[in-house]
Amino acid sequence: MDPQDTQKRILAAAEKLFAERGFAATSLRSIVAEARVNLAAVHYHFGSKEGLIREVLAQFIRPVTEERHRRLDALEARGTEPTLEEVVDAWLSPALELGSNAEVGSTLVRLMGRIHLDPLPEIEEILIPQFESFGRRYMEFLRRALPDLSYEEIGWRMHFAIGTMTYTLGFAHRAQMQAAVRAEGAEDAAEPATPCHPMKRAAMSDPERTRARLVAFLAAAFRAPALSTDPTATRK
Amino acid sequence: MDPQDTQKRILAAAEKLFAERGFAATSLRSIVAEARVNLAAVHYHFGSKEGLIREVLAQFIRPVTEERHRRLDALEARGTEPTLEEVVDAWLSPALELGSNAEVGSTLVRLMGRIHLDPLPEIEEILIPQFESFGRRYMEFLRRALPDLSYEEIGWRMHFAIGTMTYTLGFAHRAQMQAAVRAEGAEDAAEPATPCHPMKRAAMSDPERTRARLVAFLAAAFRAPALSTDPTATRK
DNA sequence: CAACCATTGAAACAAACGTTTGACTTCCGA
DNA sequence: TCGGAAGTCAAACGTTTGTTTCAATGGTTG
Repeated sequence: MDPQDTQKRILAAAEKLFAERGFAATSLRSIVAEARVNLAAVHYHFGSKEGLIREVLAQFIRPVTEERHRRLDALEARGTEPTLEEVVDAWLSPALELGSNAEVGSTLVRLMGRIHLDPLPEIEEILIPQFESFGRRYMEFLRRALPDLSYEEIGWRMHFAIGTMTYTLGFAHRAQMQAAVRAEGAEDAAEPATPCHPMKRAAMSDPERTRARLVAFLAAAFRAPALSTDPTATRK
Repeated sequence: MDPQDTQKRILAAAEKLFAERGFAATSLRSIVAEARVNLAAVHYHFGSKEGLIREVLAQFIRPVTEERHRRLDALEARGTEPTLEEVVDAWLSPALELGSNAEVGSTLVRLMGRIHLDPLPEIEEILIPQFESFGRRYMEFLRRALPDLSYEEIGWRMHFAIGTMTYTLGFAHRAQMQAAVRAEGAEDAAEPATPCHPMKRAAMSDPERTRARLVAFLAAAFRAPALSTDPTATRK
C-alpha cells in the first residue's frame, strides 16, 4: 500500500467518525475498521489517539482561520467601511465552505461544529490558541460595525453567534424543516413520529441559502438594541 | 443509609458529571465515587447506564416542558396578542431557571445544553418525544408573532435559536467576556493566554441580565427580513 | 423471635479500550 | 546482492468499561 495512503485513510475515517459520534465516543478500532488499516498504524503515524485528534483538528482548522483573516484583509483593503453583513459573512462562510465545495451537513462541516461542542479538555486546549488571535481582531471589526455597543455587549453576542453557527453545523443532520415536511395548510392531526426539533433529517439542500439565512439572522441579532444599564428595567 | 438517599445521591452525581463531561465520557465508576455509593447500586436502582441517563433526563426535562406549556397557556389566557419577546421568553426562561433558582452555568443548566449537543443516538432517541408536541405548539405562537414569515423560514430560525440557547447553556463556563477581562482602553499588546472565545471562564454572574440579553438577541434575529425568494439575489 | 424482602457491599465477569511488541514484508541505496 | 530503514501485520499488553454475582446487612412484618 502506498505509504502515504494509510495516513490519509486514517485521517479521512477519523474525520468522519469524530464528526458523527464525537471524539470520546469514537474508538481507534472503529476508525481503523472504517479505514481498513491495521490498529498499530495509528500509533505509528500519529503516536496516540490524542495525536490523531490534534492532527485532524490542525488539518482543517488552520485553513478556516486563514481564510477568515484573508476575508478581513479584503474588507480592510477595500477602503470603504464594511457592512455588518459583510463582517458576519467573513467569519461564517469559511466555516461553511470547508474543503472546497463541501455541502452543509458534510463530514468536515459537522466536525467544525463538533469541536466547539465537545466538552473534552484536550479539545478545548487544542482549540484555544487556534482562534484567540482571530477572535481579538474580529471583535474590532464588529466594534466598528456596531458603534453603539460596548465591548461587553459585543462579546456576549459573539458568544451567542458562535452557538448559532456551531449548532447549525454540528447538527445539520437535524435540519429539514418540520414545516417543510407537513404541507402548509394541512396542520390537521398529530402524526405519530414527528421531529422534536422544528427541522430534522438530512437536507439543508441549498448551502447558499443556508448561508444567506444565517447571515441575515445573525446580522439582525447583532443589531438588537443595547441592553438597558438598569437591570430592573429589563423584565417584561 | 436512607433507602431513597442512594438514588438521589446517584442522580445528583450523574447530573453533575454528565453536564461537565458529556454522557459517553462519564463512567459509572466516576459517578459512584462522586456519590459515595456502591457500584452495584446503579444497576439495582436504574438497571443500566442507559437507564440512569434516561432517568436523569426525564427528571428535569419534563418540568421544563411543563413550565413552557404553562407560560404559553398564560399568554393565551391573557387575551391580548403576545409580543415576540414574550413568546421567546416563554421558551427560554424555563430552561434558564432550572431547579428553582439555579444560576446560569449551574449543573442543571449546563446539562440542559449538553443533551442537545451530545451526538449519542440514545440521547436523541430519548429527547425527541419529549419536545415534539411542544415544538409544534410553539411554532404556532411564533407564526402569529411573525405573520410575514413562512413556516419554513420560522423553522430555520427556530433551529438557529435552539443552537444559540443550548450553546450558551452548555458552555456557560466559557462565558466571561474577553472584553471584560482586559480594560476597555488598553488593547495594547497580546497577552500570552487569552481565550479563543470572546467570553470565557465561569461567571454569567447576573442570570437576569443574561436572560434579557438572550431574549433581545433572539427577538431581533427572528425579526430579520425574510430571505428573498430569488436565490441569486442573496449574495452580497 | 423468626422470616422476609429490600438494599448494600466486595469481588469478579467478559468485553472493549488505548497502547506496545516483535516478526514480517517491501523497497531503495550501497 | 546485500543491508537497513520504513511500513505493515497479528497478537498480546495492562486498564477501564458496563454488568453480574452472591453473601452480608437492615428494618418490617408475621
